Amino acid sequence: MKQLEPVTSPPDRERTILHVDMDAFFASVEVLDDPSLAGKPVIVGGSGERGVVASCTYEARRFGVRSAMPSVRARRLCPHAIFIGGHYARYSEMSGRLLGVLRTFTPLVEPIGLDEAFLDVTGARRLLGPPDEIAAAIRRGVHDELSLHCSIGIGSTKLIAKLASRAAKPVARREGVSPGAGVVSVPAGRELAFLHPLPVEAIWGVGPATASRLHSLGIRTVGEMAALDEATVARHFGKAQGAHLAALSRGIDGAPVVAERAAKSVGHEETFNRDLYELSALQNHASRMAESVAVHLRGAQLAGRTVSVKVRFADFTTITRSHTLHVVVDTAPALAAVAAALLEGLDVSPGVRLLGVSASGLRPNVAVNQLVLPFPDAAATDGAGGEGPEHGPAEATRAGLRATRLQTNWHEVSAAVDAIRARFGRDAVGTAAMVRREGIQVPDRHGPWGPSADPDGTPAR
DNA sequence: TCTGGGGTCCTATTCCTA
DNA sequence: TCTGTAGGAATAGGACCC
Repeated sequence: MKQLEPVTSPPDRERTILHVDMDAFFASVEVLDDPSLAGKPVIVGGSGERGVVASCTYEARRFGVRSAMPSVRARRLCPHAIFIGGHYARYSEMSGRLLGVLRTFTPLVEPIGLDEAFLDVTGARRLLGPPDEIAAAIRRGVHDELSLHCSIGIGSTKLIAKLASRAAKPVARREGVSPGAGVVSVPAGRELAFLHPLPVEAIWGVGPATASRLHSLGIRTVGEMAALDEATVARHFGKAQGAHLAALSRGIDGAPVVAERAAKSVGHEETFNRDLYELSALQNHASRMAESVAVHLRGAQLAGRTVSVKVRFADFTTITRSHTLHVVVDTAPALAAVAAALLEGLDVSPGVRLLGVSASGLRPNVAVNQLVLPFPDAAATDGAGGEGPEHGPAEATRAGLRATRLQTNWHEVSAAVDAIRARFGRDAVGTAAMVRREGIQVPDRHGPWGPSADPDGTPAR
């Protein structure tokens, strides 16, 4: 294990945080499931024109391939790479097993995505020994259970632990892949010596936009950022972000490890293989996405009050439109009605490459079926959603009333569908729109799901 | 180089209400 | 009744993370 020399006056001297990060997680799972891939450049992600790299083996990284890189570019850099679409249910299962291992060390485990987690082992040190021994035991445990490797960072704050785990990772260079340290510990008192030489991009919350602004101020390292006075940082980056950046650059990060985090929104979005220009086609896709969101919501026993649509146009400009209902909803027809009305207020003629539907303002869905009282203007406008030339807020409000009605009508049906799927599988029952996508003839009638699904714009993955 | 999908958080603006 | 103001909620956009 690599260890830096301890010096004095650390922030948060008492805490011991571990950051566990799986090495090339998705790609490693693929290699595990198909050993013939071992030692080869494997890229998990969309292989189409609009796909991106979700994960890749270190053999692919030797050629410059990185996560989030457009697949087109990855293929140019590494033409002999093996592209795999990805098996997310499998990754999720492996992630569950990983968390199982981590929770045998401490209940204070905060998952970040599927492949990494923070652990607060401050209280476990007496029982389990020094942090580096705990880290070594975790690496053994993860390998025994999953046959996969992980890297671990140890520090007194989440940021330090995270950056330390990055320093512990294997390194892929053109000449070859060198194994990482596996565990890197930044002892109390050495935080600033570790942090300050790093580029500003290393700080959590500094992405391309913030980094570019910092560069224009002549700030390139974390140490240079720490030397700025807080007022200057706040002037350029706002009060909240400024204070956050200033604190992190000085090694101050009191963020606790939170084992249970409640979801704030649930959404589904897709990039189409080719741009869509017709409102009806987009509304069909929105219905389908609403179904996915509704299933997710009910699975988590949640319901949402605010429905949003996200539209990315052909030129990549992205807009969102949302509407907040008076009641929470968790059924696809209710979500779809609002989404369809929000879309109706948009000019989609420039072409749409991505559509998303999401629900926020989440609450437990036990209250979903409470008595719904009509709104003052309900009698005049109820059922008017989607009619007439007028769109925008009024349209969304009418759709909200319709959504409320649909929620009431479809709540029990949705519960029955969930029960059937739980017993006979996900494909046991579906909507007419879904059935039509599978090529089965059904009467061409517009139900609460909207017009029939359009064959246009299959998702880009 | 040309940008996925699932999220969170922050900021600015607008609208409504007291 | 009208006007100004302040605060909160809703809305929209942007940046960021994995």
